[in-house]
Amino acid sequence: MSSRRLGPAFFAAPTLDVARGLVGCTLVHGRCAGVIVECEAYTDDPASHYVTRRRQGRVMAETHGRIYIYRSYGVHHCLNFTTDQHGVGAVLLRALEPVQGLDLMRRRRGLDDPRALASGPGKLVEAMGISPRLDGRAVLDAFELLAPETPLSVDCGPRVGISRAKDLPWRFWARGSRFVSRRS
DNA sequence: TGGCCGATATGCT
DNA sequence: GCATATCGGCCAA
Repeated sequence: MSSRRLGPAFFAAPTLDVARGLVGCTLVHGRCAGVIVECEAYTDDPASHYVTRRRQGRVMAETHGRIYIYRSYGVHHCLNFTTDQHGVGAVLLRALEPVQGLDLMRRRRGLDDPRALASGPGKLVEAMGISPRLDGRAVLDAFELLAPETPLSVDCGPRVGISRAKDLPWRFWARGSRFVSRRS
């Protein structure tokens, strides 16, 4: 059990490796947990906050293994983990398959369907009860991350909702999962 | 200091 | 599939 637990060194790796490696891991926060079924990698590409939000995005270059939370479209918050000890990077968590604390997630989201609880970056933050105040903290201070028990197939494709660098296949998801924010 | 622009979610057609 | 609410971050002036 504890052998599945990821350590801080996990985040030191290149961003694409971290992103791919996060798919299938279980994210634990408080009484709730979910399997990460979708995430996206950002580095110093034109769609990255390292470029478009220079001040906020600096954390992508200066840290790894830290929480980066930003506000999106006024009302939603999105959760990232910074990566790559030698370079610029962060991974945006986009969807979870809820596995623990479903009732609490339902209450927070105000709906029942498990597939709608955390199938989007803003949704998962709300469902898991993740506070924006966690911004800047060490990932493993606020979360527990458990590696998958069995290997799984990970697919990749273009990232969602961006207008620049649309061609980069830096979105990663668990093959066949019905809990992703959208189907390829 | 003003104006533009989203790494979105939701509801309606 | 499409419109739109909503507001912080950013940069030009």
